[in-house]
Amino acid sequence: MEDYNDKQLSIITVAERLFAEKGFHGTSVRDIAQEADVNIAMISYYFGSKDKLLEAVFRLRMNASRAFINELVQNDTMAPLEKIYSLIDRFINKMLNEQNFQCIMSREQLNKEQSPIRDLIWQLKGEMLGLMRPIVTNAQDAGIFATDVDVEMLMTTLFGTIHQTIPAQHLLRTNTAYAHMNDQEFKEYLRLRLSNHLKKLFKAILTHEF
Amino acid sequence: MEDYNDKQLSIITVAERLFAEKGFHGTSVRDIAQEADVNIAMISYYFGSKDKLLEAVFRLRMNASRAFINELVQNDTMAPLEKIYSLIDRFINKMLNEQNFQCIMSREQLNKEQSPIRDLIWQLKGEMLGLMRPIVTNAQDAGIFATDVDVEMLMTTLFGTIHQTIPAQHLLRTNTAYAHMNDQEFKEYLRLRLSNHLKKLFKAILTHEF
DNA sequence: GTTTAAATTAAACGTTTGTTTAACTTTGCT
DNA sequence: AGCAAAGTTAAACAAACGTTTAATTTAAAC
Repeated sequence: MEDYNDKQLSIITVAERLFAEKGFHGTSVRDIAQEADVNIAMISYYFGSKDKLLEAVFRLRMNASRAFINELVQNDTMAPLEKIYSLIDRFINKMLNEQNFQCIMSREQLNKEQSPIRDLIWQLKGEMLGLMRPIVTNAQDAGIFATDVDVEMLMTTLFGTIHQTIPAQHLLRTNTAYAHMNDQEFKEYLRLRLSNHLKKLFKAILTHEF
Repeated sequence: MEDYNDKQLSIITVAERLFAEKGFHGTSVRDIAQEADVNIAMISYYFGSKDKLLEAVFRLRMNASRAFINELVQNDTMAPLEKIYSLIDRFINKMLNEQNFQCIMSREQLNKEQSPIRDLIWQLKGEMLGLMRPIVTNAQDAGIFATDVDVEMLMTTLFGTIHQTIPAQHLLRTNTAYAHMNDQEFKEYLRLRLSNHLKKLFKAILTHEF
């Protein structure tokens, strides 16, 4: 069901990048076809329509996200705070590794009229919450975490901070002292800074320690 | 320069809402004309083009944001933490009162190719940072705030958490126990919850107290 | 080697897009 | 009242859109 050939994957990858950069309606199938170096008709031939191409992008990345979540369920030996730290780091890595898709999600979740894609996004966030909440509540019951924590809001802060960091990158790269770094260095710098900030934040609010 | 008649304001308001709901490219000038109950040609007549209509929306709200920022500079008698609290509350109120515009900003800041609008957005964020940073550093010098705080990241968390809350509303309203509230009640509930969460977060990270 | 299906193409399809035109109406001023 | 400017309209414009067609090439199976 999810095995695409090279040409199909090329179309999906290019579409993902352009949708992220210019938005779904801001990207034409001709743009995609040209950058992917395929005939326009191939997009309809393989995916049926532009809408279904977006759906294909989502199906591909969503499956990866599902696998990502299921992988996080493990690691029961860790202390609660270590679990949270692990969750933060893995989440940051995931975000930085699929920025284009995260961009599309940021855009699509703003659409007011409900769509299958919008539903999928919030379903995924719900699963992330379902992963984080028991860690927190269990630690609360054990007297390790503070009890006055709004887990949904904490999740919103995690998502929001990371999503907000994505567009901020372009500004940092051009306007500041980080211009001398290459892409890999900058990405690593950003990863570390985000990680430190979020861990500090979560530790403070969850454990009341520093 | 910024005095629009009723019809122009109607067009701007409708355009702002539709751009927020469906995106700039997802909204046609015919949609706008129809919902604003004006002839299509009036949009070009008044604003020149669809692009310049978006610019008009931005100019209008940006000016309000500038005024908002300048207003925040006052209140020098407050304690540092109270200043931060005030900033958080005013910021939340602003966000909730102009959700459509904030939606457009969320979308536009994702566009990779630079534009006058994208520049304006980050300029505005820079001004917000310039407002928050001295409060924090002064309090740090006075020994009131902790010194290991990443102010840019804290700003990102503030923006990100609130921006992330906007799309989350539609989900909450339809899927949860808050369906019985009317719009005003729900808005107030959300305002309070956001406020509590962010104040707790900022107090913990800035003062190491609870 | 022939046959059948899949892949690929250039061209054309009918809409919808943003914008402009030209005619007409209203408004405000002397 | 008469006139000029501003406002308003339906219609038309070319360009771009997503999609389809029909013809051709490539690949696979027998």
